Amino acid sequence: MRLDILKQYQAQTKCLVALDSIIFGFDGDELKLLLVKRGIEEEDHTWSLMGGWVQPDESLEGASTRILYELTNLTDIYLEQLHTFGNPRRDPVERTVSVAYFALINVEDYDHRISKNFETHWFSLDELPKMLFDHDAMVKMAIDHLRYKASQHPIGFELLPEKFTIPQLQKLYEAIFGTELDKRNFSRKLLSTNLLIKLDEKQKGYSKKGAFFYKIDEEKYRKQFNNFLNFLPGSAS
Amino acid sequence: MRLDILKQYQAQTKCLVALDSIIFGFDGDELKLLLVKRGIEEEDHTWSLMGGWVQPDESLEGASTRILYELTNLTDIYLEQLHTFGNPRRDPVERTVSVAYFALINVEDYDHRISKNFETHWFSLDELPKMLFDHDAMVKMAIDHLRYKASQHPIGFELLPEKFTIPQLQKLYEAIFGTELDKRNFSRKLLSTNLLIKLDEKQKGYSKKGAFFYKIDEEKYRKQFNNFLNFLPGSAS
DNA sequence: ACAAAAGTGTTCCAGTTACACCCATGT
DNA sequence: ACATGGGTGTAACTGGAACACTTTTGT
Repeated sequence: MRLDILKQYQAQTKCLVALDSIIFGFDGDELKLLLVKRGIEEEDHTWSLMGGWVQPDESLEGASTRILYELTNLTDIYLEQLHTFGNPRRDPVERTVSVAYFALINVEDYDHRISKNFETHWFSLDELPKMLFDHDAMVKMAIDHLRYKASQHPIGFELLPEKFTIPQLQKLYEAIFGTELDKRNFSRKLLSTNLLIKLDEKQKGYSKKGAFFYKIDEEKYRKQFNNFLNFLPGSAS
Repeated sequence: MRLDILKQYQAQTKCLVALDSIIFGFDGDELKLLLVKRGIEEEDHTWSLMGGWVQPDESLEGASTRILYELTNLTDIYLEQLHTFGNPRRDPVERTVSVAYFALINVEDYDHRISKNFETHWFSLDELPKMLFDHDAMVKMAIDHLRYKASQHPIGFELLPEKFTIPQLQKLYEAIFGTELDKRNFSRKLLSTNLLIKLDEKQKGYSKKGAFFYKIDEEKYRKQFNNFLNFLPGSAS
């Protein structure tokens, strides 16, 4: 290698590189955000996004799945890189560049297997606590991104259990967009994608009649994932 | 500050943080990408994206505008953070996390003020040379993003001179999407945005009749920037 | 006069919206 | 029997797609 190249590299100041995950869940009624209180931050009572350091021999994707696994014991989570935050003073301790990842998980899968290394809580989006550093900006960007993406792709499935009903799905979309949707138009639109497979089973307990469960046609969903546009149907009267 | 926090920070391995810009331009006919040969890389004849190191007290946005200014002497360039690339072996010299920025510039503005510190060349998208590191992946992602974004927002204006004609604009969109568009539908769609202001002046030389120049209504454009969906009209017969 | 590009209008179709009633079941 | 949420059909409208001729002017 040429010496001048090496010198040029060595002259640069290095930076801490961290990763934070904005984790969304849906409890059947409201959109929620999963925040943690890590041991080291307990004293100032600040909630924060789940995060960690990117390890020396680890890719960013690798770090994001590792960190989510450490928290939830879940693999196969929907994860997408959102944005990198690098303001020189965002972390008062020392300059840290943080790559934010956007995660959608199913609250039901999560609940039973919760890790005990962290104190965690699902917060409603309109009751978010004060958060560490610039985590509020990360969350804001993630919410915008979720809305944008959900209007284009049927990404909502990632937030639901394997079996779900059309009314559940509608509630989810209503929670994401903060609007009411017309159930006739909504179900027509959803069913017209041919991505839903109707099951024989009905949901019990929630309503008297009971709603049929559906599951997603995984194969079609993966195939068509990048072809959706303008997914969201119109609003209710 | 608590000692354990400080220790935890000090235990982490730091990383070089760089920034690369994917710079698009439009010459009236084809979409182009601006690549550079920097002094230090000359010997292996490899073209690369314009890039640089993020400085110790500089934000990512700051670094991106600085680096673009160093190359072009232009300010007020359309810049958007695209993605962060952090594969541990992407840079064989030493691990470097690179934040990629997406830039749209007007080739006319650029040409006269070109900096002489770099050997640069505008490449057509279908004649791209071998590039440094993972710059080809960055470019691929940027092209996808440009298409996606241009289908949703009238972002194309950023690539054109202040005064432009509707046929020029159409050629630009055709270049971005690699399709032909119907000029009747195209101009109707564009004019229906009410974002174009017709000027008295006509373009000379290119056609016998001459096409009217338009300029963009900056104020409306900024205001509506985040409200566009499904911008691209259908293709020609 | 003719060539070359600019400019413009209409019809058709598909997808979205708005809207109201019957169904199944648990109590 | 009645209350609660589940499930469906239709008419009107809007926006996109397809399509061809006239206009201007430099040569």
